[in-house]
Amino acid sequence: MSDDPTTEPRDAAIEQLERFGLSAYAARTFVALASLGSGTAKDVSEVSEVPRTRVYDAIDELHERGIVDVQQSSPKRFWAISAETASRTFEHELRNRTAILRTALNELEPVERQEEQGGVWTVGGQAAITTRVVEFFESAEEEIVYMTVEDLLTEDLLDGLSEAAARDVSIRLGGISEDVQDRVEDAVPEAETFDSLWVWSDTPAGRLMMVDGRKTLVSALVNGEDASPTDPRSETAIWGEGATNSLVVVLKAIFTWRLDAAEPN
Amino acid sequence: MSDDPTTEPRDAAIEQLERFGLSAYAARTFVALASLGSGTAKDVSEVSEVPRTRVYDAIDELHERGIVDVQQSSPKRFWAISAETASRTFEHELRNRTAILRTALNELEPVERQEEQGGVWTVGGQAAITTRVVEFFESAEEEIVYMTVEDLLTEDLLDGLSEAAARDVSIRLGGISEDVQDRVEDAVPEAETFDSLWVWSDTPAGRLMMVDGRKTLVSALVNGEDASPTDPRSETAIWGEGATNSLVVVLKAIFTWRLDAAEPN
DNA sequence: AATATCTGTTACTCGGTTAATCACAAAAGT
DNA sequence: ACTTTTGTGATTAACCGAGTAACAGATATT
Repeated sequence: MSDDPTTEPRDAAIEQLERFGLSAYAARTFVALASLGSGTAKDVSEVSEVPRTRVYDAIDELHERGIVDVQQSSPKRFWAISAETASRTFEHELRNRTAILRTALNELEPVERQEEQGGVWTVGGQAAITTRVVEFFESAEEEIVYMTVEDLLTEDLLDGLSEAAARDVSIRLGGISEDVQDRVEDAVPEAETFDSLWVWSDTPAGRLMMVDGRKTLVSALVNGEDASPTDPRSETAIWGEGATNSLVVVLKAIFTWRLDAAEPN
Repeated sequence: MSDDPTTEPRDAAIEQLERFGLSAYAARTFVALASLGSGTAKDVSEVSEVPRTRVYDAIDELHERGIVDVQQSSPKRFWAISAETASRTFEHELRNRTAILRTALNELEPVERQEEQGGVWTVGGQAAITTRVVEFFESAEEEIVYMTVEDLLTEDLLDGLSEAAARDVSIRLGGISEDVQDRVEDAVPEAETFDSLWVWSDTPAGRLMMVDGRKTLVSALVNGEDASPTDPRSETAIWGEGATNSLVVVLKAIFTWRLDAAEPN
């Protein structure tokens, strides 16, 4: 917070570049060059605090990646491509590599993945949990029941719900505050919301999902002494699938009881 | 070629996962799990050849990344998310990270990058060179002159040309064989092609570019004894910008002489 | 119940990579 | 002619990750 504000984007850029596979020296060299536009090894060394004699290696690395050009003079001058071009370059490369990964994994995956009837699996982190929920939504054929707190009702989820609704899946939402009601109404008008006959109003909250009476998921925001409540990582969930799955059986019982009581058809 | 064909996607997947920041064990563990669907540490160890006692650490890594779920039983069972979901997860993450990099670099970049008048810069690799050329095309205001061999006339370049044409930049293309003439005609009908009054027909060939008489680039496909002619990396280019730039001056002279001779206005 | 196997955790060694320092010769400037 | 700058190569030190081994608790076997 009280740090020098100019170092903030600097360090962010360096971190990302390193995670994209550049060495520490190469990352810092490129960041230095990017802010200089162009410069000599000495220039770079001064602003990046990379030992001057190592700048040349770093430049080699960057040159081979195609994001730095070299002027053959004495002293050599180095030129960094623009921020926009650099970003595009990395984006291209990563798009290629994710494509390779995708096809490789698909060829690898067994054609039919039989589901674990007995298992109850744990997932950690809000992002990962949301991914599971969305995946379950995509597999829904008849009915989705979903209870959540507003914090956890992200755009991804609404998209998944509206897609399911388009496939004639009946959707029942609970635990929604009045504030969010409108957003839901917009995105998924077909959704039928049931009152937040909810008991955990004072608990850390979480979510609760059932799809086609075959797949269920429960999550809670665990507030350990170290984890802040807003930390997206502090959500933990368990899920299971299969008609005989214990978690499924329990939740199915609760849901049918509650829902049928709330509105008997 | 004569290798076991089943290992091919396996190794490809492992390589990509490692480059995305996973440890070797984690990568091999995930690939094993992906083909198994789910399994115990023993199962994983057998097909992945990761020491069993290290599988647990690898799983921790994967669990934190949200691509493997864990069943708390004895023995523990591990479950890999589907190939498609895994790919999407990585894609999301990488998209986020490139976005962070982009904003960081943009904040970092000096508002005005003055161009090097004297410099002649070198670039290596077909991809990087194409990037430069496209960038120059984007900066064109009046005229683009581009000579190339068909191998190097990629989609990116045609896109860049047609965009430039839409901005009322006059385009002159040379060195195009009749086969490719049609493609060009389709993509950039405004382009005016001049005959391949070209001398390097027996040389390894390359490209030659001038934009607004201010920026020039020359490339050649260097065929060292080790580099294969089809290797995209074996292209090397030099470029320069500014009215007084030596490379610019030379090429400008050649071009105006040749072009005016070919079709005097 | 006694024994044997299996499972999960921890500690530790070894090897390769990379950051960091140093020595030196060629080149440029004074 | 001398000093400073510049580029290359060799060398050391620190770190991280792969691989191995030891062990205690849990499960299964008879």
